[in-house]
Amino acid sequence: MKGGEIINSLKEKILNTSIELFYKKGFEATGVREISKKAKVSPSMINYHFGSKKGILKEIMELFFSYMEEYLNKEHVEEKKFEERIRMAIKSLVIALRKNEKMFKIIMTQIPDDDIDLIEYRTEKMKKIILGKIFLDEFKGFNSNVKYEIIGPALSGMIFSHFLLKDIATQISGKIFDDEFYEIYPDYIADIYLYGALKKLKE
Amino acid sequence: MKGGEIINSLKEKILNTSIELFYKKGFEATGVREISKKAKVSPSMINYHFGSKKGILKEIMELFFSYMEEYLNKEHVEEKKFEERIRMAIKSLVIALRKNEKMFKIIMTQIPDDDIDLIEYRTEKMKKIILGKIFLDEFKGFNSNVKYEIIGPALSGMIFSHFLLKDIATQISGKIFDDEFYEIYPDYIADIYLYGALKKLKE
DNA sequence: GTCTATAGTCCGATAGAC
DNA sequence: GTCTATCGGACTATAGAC
Repeated sequence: MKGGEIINSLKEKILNTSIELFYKKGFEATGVREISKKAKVSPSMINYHFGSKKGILKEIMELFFSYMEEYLNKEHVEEKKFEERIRMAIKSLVIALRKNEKMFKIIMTQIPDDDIDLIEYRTEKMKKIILGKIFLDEFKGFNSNVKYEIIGPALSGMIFSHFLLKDIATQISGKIFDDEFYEIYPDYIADIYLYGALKKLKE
Repeated sequence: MKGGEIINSLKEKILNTSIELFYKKGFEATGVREISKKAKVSPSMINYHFGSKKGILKEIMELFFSYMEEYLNKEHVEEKKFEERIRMAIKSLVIALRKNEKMFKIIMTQIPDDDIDLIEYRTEKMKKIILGKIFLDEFKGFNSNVKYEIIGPALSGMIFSHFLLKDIATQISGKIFDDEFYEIYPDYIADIYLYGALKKLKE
Protein backbone atom coordinates (compact mmCIF):
# COMPACT_ATOMS: atom_id res chain seq x y z
CA MET A 1 0.00 0.00 0.00
CA LYS A 2 2.65 2.50 0.99
CA GLY A 3 4.91 3.52 -1.85
CA GLY A 4 3.41 1.02 -4.23
CA GLU A 5 4.20 -2.22 -2.35
CA ILE A 6 1.89 -5.03 -3.27
CA ILE A 7 0.89 -6.47 0.05
CA ASN A 8 -2.50 -7.31 1.36
CA SER A 9 -4.42 -7.36 -1.90
CA LEU A 10 -7.79 -7.78 -0.18
CA LYS A 11 -7.31 -4.64 1.84
CA GLU A 12 -6.54 -2.71 -1.33
CA LYS A 13 -9.67 -4.06 -2.99
CA ILE A 14 -11.76 -2.73 -0.10
CA LEU A 15 -9.96 0.62 -0.19
CA ASN A 16 -10.37 1.11 -3.95
CA THR A 17 -14.02 0.07 -3.90
CA SER A 18 -14.67 2.42 -0.99
CA ILE A 19 -13.10 5.34 -2.87
CA GLU A 20 -15.41 4.70 -5.82
CA LEU A 21 -18.52 4.46 -3.66
CA PHE A 22 -17.70 7.28 -1.23
CA TYR A 23 -16.99 9.51 -4.24
CA LYS A 24 -20.17 8.60 -6.11
CA LYS A 25 -22.69 8.15 -3.28
CA GLY A 26 -21.06 9.73 -0.24
CA PHE A 27 -19.69 8.23 2.96
CA GLU A 28 -22.93 7.99 4.94
CA ALA A 29 -24.98 6.68 2.02
CA THR A 30 -22.53 3.81 1.44
CA GLY A 31 -22.96 0.73 3.60
CA VAL A 32 -20.30 -1.78 4.58
CA ARG A 33 -22.40 -4.53 2.97
CA GLU A 34 -22.37 -2.64 -0.33
CA ILE A 35 -18.60 -2.16 -0.21
CA SER A 36 -17.94 -5.80 0.64
CA LYS A 37 -20.35 -7.06 -2.01
CA LYS A 38 -18.80 -4.91 -4.76
CA ALA A 39 -15.26 -5.76 -3.61
CA LYS A 40 -16.25 -9.46 -3.39
CA VAL A 41 -15.05 -9.89 0.17
CA SER A 42 -16.76 -10.61 3.47
CA PRO A 43 -18.19 -7.63 5.40
CA SER A 44 -16.13 -8.58 8.41
CA MET A 45 -12.96 -7.95 6.41
CA ILE A 46 -13.65 -4.23 6.66
CA ASN A 47 -13.50 -4.31 10.44
CA TYR A 48 -10.54 -6.65 10.42
CA HIS A 49 -8.44 -4.43 8.15
CA PHE A 50 -9.73 -0.96 8.99
CA GLY A 51 -11.26 -1.32 12.46
CA SER A 52 -14.46 0.40 11.39
CA LYS A 53 -16.10 2.07 8.43
CA LYS A 54 -14.55 5.36 9.53
CA GLY A 55 -11.17 3.63 9.50
CA ILE A 56 -11.39 3.48 5.71
CA LEU A 57 -11.83 7.25 5.66
CA LYS A 58 -8.70 7.66 7.78
CA GLU A 59 -6.65 5.55 5.38
CA ILE A 60 -8.00 7.46 2.38
CA MET A 61 -6.79 10.66 4.00
CA GLU A 62 -3.36 9.22 4.78
CA LEU A 63 -2.99 7.94 1.23
CA PHE A 64 -4.04 11.25 -0.31
CA PHE A 65 -1.89 13.50 1.85
CA SER A 66 1.20 11.30 1.63
CA TYR A 67 0.85 11.37 -2.15
CA MET A 68 0.35 15.15 -2.21
CA GLU A 69 3.30 15.84 0.07
CA GLU A 70 5.58 13.60 -1.90
CA TYR A 71 4.45 15.05 -5.23
CA LEU A 72 4.60 18.70 -4.22
CA ASN A 73 7.99 18.25 -2.55
CA LYS A 74 9.46 17.15 -5.85
CA GLU A 75 9.04 20.63 -7.30
CA HIS A 76 11.88 23.09 -6.86
CA VAL A 77 10.33 26.47 -7.45
CA GLU A 78 12.45 28.53 -5.12
CA GLU A 79 14.82 29.90 -7.74
CA LYS A 80 12.10 31.13 -10.10
CA LYS A 81 10.56 34.60 -10.14
CA PHE A 82 7.07 35.27 -8.81
CA GLU A 83 4.97 34.80 -11.95
CA GLU A 84 6.80 31.63 -12.89
CA ARG A 85 6.48 30.24 -9.37
CA ILE A 86 2.72 30.84 -9.29
CA ARG A 87 2.37 29.26 -12.72
CA MET A 88 4.32 26.18 -11.72
CA ALA A 89 2.53 25.86 -8.40
CA ILE A 90 -0.84 25.93 -10.19
CA LYS A 91 0.31 23.37 -12.74
CA SER A 92 1.63 20.88 -10.22
CA LEU A 93 -1.40 21.33 -7.94
CA VAL A 94 -3.76 20.64 -10.86
CA ILE A 95 -1.81 17.55 -11.90
CA ALA A 96 -1.66 16.20 -8.36
CA LEU A 97 -5.36 16.85 -7.69
CA ARG A 98 -6.43 15.36 -11.00
CA LYS A 99 -4.58 12.14 -10.19
CA ASN A 100 -6.41 11.96 -6.86
CA GLU A 101 -9.63 13.81 -7.57
CA LYS A 102 -11.91 11.19 -6.03
CA MET A 103 -9.98 11.11 -2.77
CA PHE A 104 -9.83 14.91 -2.77
CA LYS A 105 -13.59 15.29 -3.08
CA ILE A 106 -14.17 12.67 -0.37
CA ILE A 107 -11.77 14.41 1.99
CA MET A 108 -13.21 17.88 1.39
CA THR A 109 -16.90 16.95 1.55
CA GLN A 110 -17.37 13.61 3.32
CA ILE A 111 -15.55 13.88 6.65
CA PRO A 112 -18.18 13.84 9.44
CA ASP A 113 -17.88 17.19 11.19
CA ASP A 114 -18.30 15.65 14.65
CA ASP A 115 -15.23 13.45 14.22
CA ILE A 116 -12.71 15.77 15.81
CA ASP A 117 -9.69 13.54 15.09
CA LEU A 118 -10.37 13.36 11.37
CA ILE A 119 -11.19 17.07 11.14
CA GLU A 120 -7.99 18.06 12.95
CA TYR A 121 -5.91 15.71 10.83
CA ARG A 122 -7.33 17.26 7.65
CA THR A 123 -6.81 20.80 8.98
CA GLU A 124 -3.17 20.15 9.81
CA LYS A 125 -2.39 18.54 6.46
CA MET A 126 -4.28 21.11 4.38
CA LYS A 127 -2.50 23.89 6.24
CA LYS A 128 0.81 22.33 5.28
CA ILE A 129 -0.16 22.08 1.62
CA ILE A 130 -1.99 25.36 1.13
CA LEU A 131 -0.36 27.81 3.47
CA GLY A 132 3.15 26.47 3.86
CA LYS A 133 4.03 24.86 0.59
CA ILE A 134 2.15 26.60 -2.14
CA PHE A 135 0.69 30.00 -1.63
CA LEU A 136 1.60 32.17 1.30
CA ASP A 137 5.34 31.84 0.88
CA GLU A 138 5.01 33.31 -2.58
CA PHE A 139 3.54 36.53 -1.25
CA LYS A 140 6.26 37.31 1.28
CA GLY A 141 8.11 39.62 -1.09
CA PHE A 142 5.19 42.01 -1.21
CA ASN A 143 4.47 44.73 1.30
CA SER A 144 1.00 46.00 0.56
CA ASN A 145 -2.33 46.15 2.31
CA VAL A 146 -3.69 43.33 0.19
CA LYS A 147 -5.95 40.97 2.08
CA TYR A 148 -4.22 37.61 1.86
CA GLU A 149 -7.28 35.85 3.22
CA ILE A 150 -8.95 36.80 -0.05
CA ILE A 151 -6.17 36.69 -2.63
CA GLY A 152 -4.97 33.23 -1.53
CA PRO A 153 -8.36 31.53 -1.30
CA ALA A 154 -9.36 33.20 -4.59
CA LEU A 155 -6.70 31.15 -6.33
CA SER A 156 -7.22 27.89 -4.47
CA GLY A 157 -10.98 28.43 -4.88
CA MET A 158 -10.68 28.50 -8.67
CA ILE A 159 -8.78 25.22 -8.62
CA PHE A 160 -10.53 23.38 -5.79
CA SER A 161 -14.02 24.22 -6.98
CA HIS A 162 -13.22 22.78 -10.39
CA PHE A 163 -12.55 19.37 -8.86
CA LEU A 164 -15.35 19.57 -6.31
CA LEU A 165 -18.01 20.73 -8.76
CA LYS A 166 -16.85 18.82 -11.84
CA ASP A 167 -19.93 16.62 -12.06
CA ILE A 168 -22.33 19.53 -11.63
CA ALA A 169 -20.37 21.57 -14.19
CA THR A 170 -20.66 18.72 -16.68
CA GLN A 171 -24.40 18.47 -16.04
CA ILE A 172 -24.83 22.21 -16.61
CA SER A 173 -22.54 22.80 -19.57
CA GLY A 174 -22.27 19.34 -21.14
CA LYS A 175 -18.50 19.91 -21.19
CA ILE A 176 -16.36 16.85 -20.53
CA PHE A 177 -12.97 17.47 -18.98
CA ASP A 178 -10.40 15.52 -20.96
CA ASP A 179 -6.64 15.59 -21.51
CA GLU A 180 -7.00 18.41 -24.02
CA PHE A 181 -8.77 20.53 -21.40
CA TYR A 182 -6.16 19.91 -18.73
CA GLU A 183 -3.37 20.87 -21.07
CA ILE A 184 -4.59 24.46 -21.31
CA TYR A 185 -6.38 24.72 -17.97
CA PRO A 186 -3.47 25.53 -15.60
CA ASP A 187 -2.08 28.32 -17.81
CA TYR A 188 -5.51 29.85 -18.25
CA ILE A 189 -6.09 29.89 -14.51
CA ALA A 190 -2.62 31.37 -14.00
CA ASP A 191 -3.28 34.07 -16.60
CA ILE A 192 -6.63 35.05 -15.12
CA TYR A 193 -5.17 35.06 -11.63
CA LEU A 194 -2.04 37.02 -12.51
CA TYR A 195 -3.33 39.43 -15.16
CA GLY A 196 -7.13 39.26 -15.04
CA ALA A 197 -9.96 38.30 -17.33
CA LEU A 198 -10.04 41.63 -19.15
CA LYS A 199 -6.54 41.23 -20.50
CA LYS A 200 -7.41 37.67 -21.44
CA LEU A 201 -10.58 38.75 -23.24
CA LYS A 202 -8.97 41.59 -25.14
CA GLU A 203 -5.81 39.88 -26.29
CA MET B 1 -43.80 29.73 3.23
CA LYS B 2 -43.85 31.30 -0.20
CA GLY B 3 -43.12 35.02 -0.19
CA GLY B 4 -42.99 35.21 3.57
CA GLU B 5 -46.57 34.13 4.41
CA ILE B 6 -46.89 32.76 7.89
CA ILE B 7 -48.88 29.62 7.42
CA ASN B 8 -48.23 26.17 8.71
CA SER B 9 -45.81 26.97 11.47
CA LEU B 10 -45.03 23.32 12.18
CA LYS B 11 -43.94 22.69 8.61
CA GLU B 12 -41.61 25.68 8.80
CA LYS B 13 -40.13 24.41 12.05
CA ILE B 14 -39.28 21.10 10.38
CA LEU B 15 -37.84 22.88 7.35
CA ASN B 16 -35.64 25.23 9.36
CA THR B 17 -34.39 22.46 11.62
CA SER B 18 -33.63 20.30 8.59
CA ILE B 19 -31.59 23.09 6.99
CA GLU B 20 -29.50 23.39 10.15
CA LEU B 21 -28.90 19.65 10.41
CA PHE B 22 -28.38 18.92 6.70
CA TYR B 23 -25.88 21.78 6.61
CA LYS B 24 -23.97 20.68 9.68
CA LYS B 25 -24.13 16.88 9.44
CA GLY B 26 -25.22 16.15 5.88
CA PHE B 27 -28.44 14.74 4.47
CA GLU B 28 -27.70 11.03 4.91
CA ALA B 29 -26.23 11.41 8.38
CA THR B 30 -29.34 13.19 9.63
CA GLY B 31 -32.27 11.01 10.70
CA VAL B 32 -35.96 11.93 10.72
CA ARG B 33 -36.02 11.15 14.43
CA GLU B 34 -33.28 13.70 15.02
CA ILE B 35 -35.07 16.38 13.02
CA SER B 36 -38.38 15.78 14.75
CA LYS B 37 -36.79 15.71 18.18
CA LYS B 38 -34.93 18.98 17.63
CA ALA B 39 -38.00 20.61 16.04
CA LYS B 40 -40.16 19.26 18.87
CA VAL B 41 -42.69 17.61 16.60
CA SER B 42 -43.69 14.04 15.92
CA PRO B 43 -41.62 12.09 13.35
CA SER B 44 -44.75 11.36 11.36
CA MET B 45 -45.20 15.07 10.71
CA ILE B 46 -42.28 14.90 8.30
CA ASN B 47 -44.05 12.40 6.10
CA TYR B 48 -47.35 14.22 6.45
CA HIS B 49 -45.93 17.57 5.33
CA PHE B 50 -43.12 16.51 3.01
CA GLY B 51 -44.03 12.98 1.90
CA SER B 52 -40.56 11.67 2.75
CA LYS B 53 -37.18 12.77 4.01
CA LYS B 54 -36.17 13.52 0.43
CA GLY B 55 -39.25 15.72 0.15
CA ILE B 56 -37.59 18.15 2.57
CA LEU B 57 -34.65 18.36 0.18
CA LYS B 58 -36.98 19.16 -2.70
CA GLU B 59 -38.57 22.01 -0.74
CA ILE B 60 -35.18 23.38 0.27
CA MET B 61 -34.26 23.53 -3.42
CA GLU B 62 -37.51 25.24 -4.37
CA LEU B 63 -37.09 27.79 -1.59
CA PHE B 64 -33.48 28.54 -2.52
CA PHE B 65 -34.00 28.88 -6.25
CA SER B 66 -37.18 30.95 -5.96
CA TYR B 67 -35.27 33.31 -3.66
CA MET B 68 -32.28 33.48 -5.99
CA GLU B 69 -34.38 34.10 -9.08
CA GLU B 70 -36.39 36.79 -7.39
CA TYR B 71 -33.30 38.46 -5.98
CA LEU B 72 -31.20 38.36 -9.12
CA ASN B 73 -34.11 39.57 -11.27
CA LYS B 74 -34.26 42.77 -9.23
CA GLU B 75 -30.91 43.91 -10.59
CA HIS B 76 -30.90 45.93 -13.78
CA VAL B 77 -27.39 45.67 -15.09
CA GLU B 78 -28.08 45.85 -18.79
CA GLU B 79 -27.28 49.51 -19.24
CA LYS B 80 -23.85 49.38 -17.54
CA LYS B 81 -20.54 48.74 -19.21
CA PHE B 82 -18.72 45.41 -18.95
CA GLU B 83 -16.54 46.01 -15.89
CA GLU B 84 -19.38 47.56 -13.94
CA ARG B 85 -21.75 44.75 -14.89
CA ILE B 86 -19.32 42.08 -13.71
CA ARG B 87 -18.74 43.98 -10.49
CA MET B 88 -22.45 44.30 -9.80
CA ALA B 89 -23.13 40.68 -10.73
CA ILE B 90 -20.47 39.53 -8.26
CA LYS B 91 -21.82 41.77 -5.51
CA SER B 92 -25.42 40.64 -5.85
CA LEU B 93 -24.41 36.99 -6.15
CA VAL B 94 -22.33 37.21 -2.98
CA ILE B 95 -25.15 38.92 -1.09
CA ALA B 96 -27.74 36.41 -2.28
CA LEU B 97 -25.55 33.40 -1.50
CA ARG B 98 -24.59 34.72 1.91
CA LYS B 99 -28.25 35.05 2.84
CA ASN B 100 -28.82 31.44 1.84
CA GLU B 101 -25.41 29.88 2.38
CA LYS B 102 -26.71 26.86 4.27
CA MET B 103 -29.24 25.97 1.61
CA PHE B 104 -26.61 26.57 -1.07
CA LYS B 105 -24.15 24.14 0.46
CA ILE B 106 -26.87 21.53 0.95
CA ILE B 107 -27.98 21.85 -2.66
CA MET B 108 -24.45 21.69 -4.07
CA THR B 109 -23.15 18.83 -1.93
CA GLN B 110 -26.03 16.84 -0.44
CA ILE B 111 -28.30 15.87 -3.34
CA PRO B 112 -28.08 12.07 -3.78
CA ASP B 113 -26.62 11.51 -7.24
CA ASP B 114 -29.00 8.64 -8.01
CA ASP B 115 -32.08 10.82 -7.55
CA ILE B 116 -32.51 11.81 -11.18
CA ASP B 117 -35.44 14.15 -10.55
CA LEU B 118 -33.58 16.24 -7.97
CA ILE B 119 -30.39 16.31 -10.04
CA GLU B 120 -32.21 17.45 -13.17
CA TYR B 121 -34.11 20.08 -11.22
CA ARG B 122 -30.86 21.47 -9.82
CA THR B 123 -29.18 21.39 -13.25
CA GLU B 124 -32.01 23.31 -14.90
CA LYS B 125 -32.13 25.97 -12.18
CA MET B 126 -28.36 26.40 -11.91
CA LYS B 127 -28.14 26.74 -15.68
CA LYS B 128 -30.66 29.57 -15.49
CA ILE B 129 -28.73 31.35 -12.76
CA ILE B 130 -25.15 30.82 -13.93
CA LEU B 131 -25.32 30.71 -17.69
CA GLY B 132 -28.36 32.77 -18.52
CA LYS B 133 -28.58 35.43 -15.89
CA ILE B 134 -25.11 36.21 -14.70
CA PHE B 135 -22.09 35.22 -16.66
CA LEU B 136 -22.27 34.11 -20.24
CA ASP B 137 -24.42 37.01 -21.44
CA GLU B 138 -21.68 39.34 -20.28
CA PHE B 139 -19.14 37.79 -22.63
CA LYS B 140 -21.18 38.05 -25.81
CA GLY B 141 -19.59 41.31 -26.85
CA PHE B 142 -16.18 39.68 -27.16
CA ASN B 143 -14.95 37.80 -30.18
CA SER B 144 -11.82 36.03 -29.10
CA ASN B 145 -10.63 32.47 -28.77
CA VAL B 146 -10.99 32.61 -25.01
CA LYS B 147 -12.27 29.38 -23.49
CA TYR B 148 -15.54 30.34 -21.81
CA GLU B 149 -15.70 26.96 -20.10
CA ILE B 150 -12.68 28.13 -18.13
CA ILE B 151 -13.14 31.87 -17.73
CA GLY B 152 -16.75 31.53 -16.54
CA PRO B 153 -16.20 28.74 -14.00
CA ALA B 154 -13.04 30.50 -12.82
CA LEU B 155 -15.19 33.35 -11.53
CA SER B 156 -18.04 31.26 -10.17
CA GLY B 157 -15.42 28.96 -8.66
CA MET B 158 -13.88 31.79 -6.65
CA ILE B 159 -17.29 32.69 -5.25
CA PHE B 160 -18.88 29.25 -4.85
CA SER B 161 -15.84 27.70 -3.21
CA HIS B 162 -15.83 30.42 -0.59
CA PHE B 163 -19.29 29.40 0.57
CA LEU B 164 -18.73 25.66 0.16
CA LEU B 165 -15.37 25.61 1.95
CA LYS B 166 -16.03 28.31 4.53
CA ASP B 167 -15.81 25.98 7.53
CA ILE B 168 -12.60 24.34 6.33
CA ALA B 169 -11.12 27.77 5.56
CA THR B 170 -11.89 28.90 9.10
CA GLN B 171 -10.30 25.75 10.51
CA ILE B 172 -7.15 26.33 8.45
CA SER B 173 -6.70 30.09 8.78
CA GLY B 174 -8.63 30.92 11.95
CA LYS B 175 -10.29 33.69 9.94
CA ILE B 176 -13.93 34.37 10.73
CA PHE B 177 -16.01 35.84 7.93
CA ASP B 178 -17.96 38.77 9.32
CA ASP B 179 -19.74 41.83 7.97
CA GLU B 180 -16.43 43.65 7.62
CA PHE B 181 -15.09 40.88 5.42
CA TYR B 182 -18.12 40.83 3.16
CA GLU B 183 -17.95 44.55 2.65
CA ILE B 184 -14.63 44.30 0.85
CA TYR B 185 -14.90 40.76 -0.50
CA PRO B 186 -16.96 41.31 -3.71
CA ASP B 187 -14.78 44.18 -4.94
CA TYR B 188 -11.62 42.23 -4.23
CA ILE B 189 -12.89 39.25 -6.18
CA ALA B 190 -13.95 41.57 -9.02
CA ASP B 191 -10.53 43.24 -9.06
CA ILE B 192 -8.65 39.95 -9.14
CA TYR B 193 -10.94 38.59 -11.80
CA LEU B 194 -10.88 41.68 -14.01
CA TYR B 195 -7.30 42.89 -13.56
CA GLY B 196 -5.39 40.07 -11.90
CA ALA B 197 -3.53 39.51 -8.65
CA LEU B 198 -0.29 41.13 -9.83
CA LYS B 199 -1.90 44.51 -10.32
CA LYS B 200 -3.56 44.07 -6.94
CA LEU B 201 -0.28 43.19 -5.26
CA LYS B 202 1.74 46.00 -6.82
CA GLU B 203 -0.70 48.88 -6.35
C1' DG C 1 -53.16 18.31 11.65
C1' DT C 2 -50.93 16.03 15.25
C1' DC C 3 -49.94 12.34 18.02
C1' DT C 4 -48.17 7.29 19.67
C1' DA C 5 -46.91 2.85 18.45
C1' DT C 6 -44.90 -0.17 15.44
C1' DA C 7 -43.94 -2.56 11.05
C1' DG C 8 -40.28 -3.95 8.13
C1' DT C 9 -35.76 -3.14 6.63
C1' DC C 10 -31.02 -2.17 6.92
C1' DC C 11 -27.16 -0.64 9.65
C1' DG C 12 -22.17 -1.39 11.72
C1' DA C 13 -19.80 -4.53 14.39
C1' DT C 14 -18.53 -9.07 16.26
C1' DA C 15 -18.33 -14.19 17.54
C1' DG C 16 -16.46 -18.18 16.21
C1' DA C 17 -15.25 -21.85 12.73
C1' DC C 18 -11.54 -22.83 9.52
C1' DG D 1 -6.52 -13.82 7.11
C1' DT D 2 -11.02 -15.02 5.57
C1' DC D 3 -15.42 -16.73 6.01
C1' DT D 4 -20.74 -17.30 7.68
C1' DA D 5 -24.09 -16.19 10.91
C1' DT D 6 -26.02 -13.11 13.89
C1' DC D 7 -26.58 -9.48 17.58
C1' DG D 8 -28.54 -5.22 18.98
C1' DG D 9 -29.90 -1.14 17.53
C1' DA D 10 -31.27 2.59 14.20
C1' DC D 11 -33.46 3.64 10.14
C1' DT D 12 -37.75 5.51 7.20
C1' DA D 13 -42.40 5.12 6.66
C1' DT D 14 -47.14 4.09 8.02
C1' DA D 15 -51.38 2.69 10.64
C1' DG D 16 -54.72 4.36 13.41
C1' DA D 17 -56.51 7.10 17.49
C1' DC D 18 -57.86 11.78 18.47
